[in-house]
Amino acid sequence: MNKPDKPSADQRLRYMYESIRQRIGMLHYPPGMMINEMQLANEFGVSRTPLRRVLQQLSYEGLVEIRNGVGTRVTDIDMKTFKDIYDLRILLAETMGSLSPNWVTDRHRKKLDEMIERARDLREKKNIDGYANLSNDLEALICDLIGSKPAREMTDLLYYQVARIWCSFLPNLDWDGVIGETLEELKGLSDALASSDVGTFGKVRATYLRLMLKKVSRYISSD
Amino acid sequence: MNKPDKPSADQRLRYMYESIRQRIGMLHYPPGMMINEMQLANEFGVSRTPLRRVLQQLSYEGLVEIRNGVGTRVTDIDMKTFKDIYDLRILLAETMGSLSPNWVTDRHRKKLDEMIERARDLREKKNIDGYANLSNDLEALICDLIGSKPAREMTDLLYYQVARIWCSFLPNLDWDGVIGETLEELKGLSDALASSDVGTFGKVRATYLRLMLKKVSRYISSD
DNA sequence: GCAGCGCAATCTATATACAGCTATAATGCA
DNA sequence: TGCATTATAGCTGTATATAGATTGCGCTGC
Repeated sequence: MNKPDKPSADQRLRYMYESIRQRIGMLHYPPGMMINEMQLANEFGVSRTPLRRVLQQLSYEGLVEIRNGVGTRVTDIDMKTFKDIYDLRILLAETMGSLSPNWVTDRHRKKLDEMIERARDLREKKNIDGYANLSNDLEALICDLIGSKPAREMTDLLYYQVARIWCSFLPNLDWDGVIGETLEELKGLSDALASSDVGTFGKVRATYLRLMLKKVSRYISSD
Repeated sequence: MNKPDKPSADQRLRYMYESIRQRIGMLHYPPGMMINEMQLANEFGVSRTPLRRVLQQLSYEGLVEIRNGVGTRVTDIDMKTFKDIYDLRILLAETMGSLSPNWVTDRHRKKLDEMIERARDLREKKNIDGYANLSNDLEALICDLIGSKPAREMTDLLYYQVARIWCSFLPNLDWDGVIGETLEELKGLSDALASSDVGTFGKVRATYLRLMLKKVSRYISSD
């Protein structure tokens, strides 16, 4: 039959988790915002119990902070942690080739080519959410090339911890410059995939992670 | 006054978390063992709700697996993941010096010297639990030298994911050889601390992580 | 005016009853 | 006897009421 069954508990939890994580990543829930458990639970049509389970995971991942008697708020990131996370991401990217990489498939290459198209469209028209979505999809592609499960999970975690901070700087940066470099990165990554070279892929990625960190650092050093 | 107040919710959760994690790490809860929520909750004198919160965190960390309608069981680790985790640990150890290290204090040096004494005692008398405790304490010391919060958390996480597997091999390995190499490692680490050189400290650590992986690999390759 | 205390509002933490899922054993039919 | 189906026991998932923590406001007394 395969009728549209009610989703399983795991699926429901996963849906709530990804929804909230995306809202935080896209700054729809900006740092400092208080999250009301009852209200969110009602929105998802569940009780507080499963919603709290999701919030606890997000808390463990550092995206929200739960304080007894006070509330749950979206976290901010201090600049030292921001840089520390970037350093780790760069390290993980540089070693992608040696930490049991996955096989490159045509699906990867096709997805990446689609992203290049999307980046070209973004060059014409500034669109922060569009950039954030592109960024998310690229990260998913990268994780798909990491064969080491712990390295993959770590890479994903670190990305979502800083994605929103990066997004918050985006409006202040030179849009054409950012998109231009993103396009260059995507092309470089595409070339690496063409020769199925995950090692080079990671090194290209690392280069642009450094570049983006440097770009943001200018705005931070004045803190 | 500072009377012995009832511990806070966070403290109670932390206590349960660390208790269970230690039991898993020391193989008192071996891989495959089923954990009964109600029974454990009773043991800690709480209801299922806070206990489940702890189990969910352990599940997120990969130490237990929760399956709806079935139960919660201590996970096992396949050999690929085991090696992947070791590769990451080695990578993190090697870069300890460059990822914002903490300052070395006399407290660190003193603790390490105490560990050398404990290792000497273990050489006389084989004691798996004693070795596991020493190993845990060394890992805590190492984490204390990591200034990068994300790197520290990751290092800790990876350690506890493989500690029990390592412990399960310990009875099959040559005790004198293992203790001898552990002593050498501790002395090497102590020398690095003497000159406050976290970079060398990490490189020594990486060397012995490789050695231990190699030692265990012999038993695994036959799988 | 102000300092300190206490109350109330609001949030998270916990206990508990119940619903839903899964694996297994029992049962009935071919 | 063998297989499919169904009952059932035992587990996790969810809803909800209550307890506990924290903050801020307002009252009171000096």
